[in-house]
Amino acid sequence: MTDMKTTIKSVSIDLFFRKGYFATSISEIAAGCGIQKASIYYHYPSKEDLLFHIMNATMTDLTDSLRRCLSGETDIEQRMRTAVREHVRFHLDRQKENFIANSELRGLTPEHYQVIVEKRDEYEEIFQDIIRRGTQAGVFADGDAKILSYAILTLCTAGASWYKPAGRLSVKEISDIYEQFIIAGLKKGNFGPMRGA
Amino acid sequence: MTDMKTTIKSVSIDLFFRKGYFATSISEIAAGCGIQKASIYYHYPSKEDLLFHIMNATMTDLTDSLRRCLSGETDIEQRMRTAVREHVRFHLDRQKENFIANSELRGLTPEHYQVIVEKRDEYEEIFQDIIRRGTQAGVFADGDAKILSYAILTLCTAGASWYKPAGRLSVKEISDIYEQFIIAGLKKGNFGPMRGA
DNA sequence: AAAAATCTACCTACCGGCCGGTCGGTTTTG
DNA sequence: CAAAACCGACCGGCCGGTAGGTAGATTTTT
Repeated sequence: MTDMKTTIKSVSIDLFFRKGYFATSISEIAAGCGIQKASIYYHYPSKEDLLFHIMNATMTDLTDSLRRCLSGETDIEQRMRTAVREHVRFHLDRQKENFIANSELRGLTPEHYQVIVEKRDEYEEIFQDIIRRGTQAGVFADGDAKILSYAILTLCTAGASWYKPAGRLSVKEISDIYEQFIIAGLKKGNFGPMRGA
Repeated sequence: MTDMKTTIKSVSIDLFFRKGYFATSISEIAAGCGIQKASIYYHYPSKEDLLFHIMNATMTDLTDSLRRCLSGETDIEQRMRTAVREHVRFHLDRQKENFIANSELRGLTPEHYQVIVEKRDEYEEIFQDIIRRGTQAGVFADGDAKILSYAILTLCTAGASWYKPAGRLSVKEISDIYEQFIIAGLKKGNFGPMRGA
């Protein structure tokens, strides 16, 4: 738990989150760990690799925990409610890593970039599947599943990124607001111009 | 229109958008303009100042054009519909600059940072005002105006940032989807757990 | 069990290269 | 000819990364 490789990772997460990947130097990470710059390279082959490890672990855990939460749930609307709540929970729980995963894609090599984007697509596909099934079942109004999934995810992700534990709203309250907003936006028989017209 | 100061700005917008502010060097900007690095400093005192000029102009234009669109409109629901449409339109119209303004705040000096954040707050306040008035008038359901405004803006901004002119959806279609989604999410008498409970 | 070999985890010192920015001079324009 | 616009050469500094070494624990050999 307190081994140096883990320390380097968590110090990096903190610095990448606060200053950004490009604005953070290896020396700073080393100083934060109480070791010399060169020692970083004993644990990680490069700065970019360190970034990739952070992002990859986050994406894997994200998809895994959503899958776990959804298994067994068959009702479409409940699946969406659960997915939204879990997405918010995970993003609040691991705020820094998720922020990095969403904003530092440009720091990756083309190969690593592809790996992360594929994982992201796989995750988004879970939401698109719920939307499509909901539309087919007549629970949700007609609408482009891709656009709607992006909308939902962006909404929740952003919400989690400006959340401050000391703020006036609890995790539960934030989750509820989004859940209500999203279900209302998706459901059939609502207001406004028809979707998909 | 084709003076060098303008060229530098538009080349910078393109590079900051594609590679990010920190990953873009002054030499690259100069090369893109067909001049030498030193000549950049004849037009702009520093790299950071260049970034600030881009962001500041964008924020000013953004607020101005929204104010212009809303003037004269008194109906609450129509004000929100107009605001959403105009926000999307502006962000699609000036995609790159808006992306920069939303993602490169860390590149600014504390003084410039404050200026931009104040302008952003001023813009958000316009949306919060519509939400509050709508709630008072009984048109919108109860809900935290700040959280809801962030949600609305993030949604539309993100939508505009992955829009590609060659894609399958037109600007009008995207605008309509968001308008419908947002109005449905805000309106009274909808589904799900009560907001503000 | 002593000696030899190996491995872990870190160190100091250094490298080439690019960065933002400056300086003093030169060309272009009105 | 003066002001505006631009250029080539240069600067100190920091960057990511490497080379080579070492103290101490562990493992292997005799």
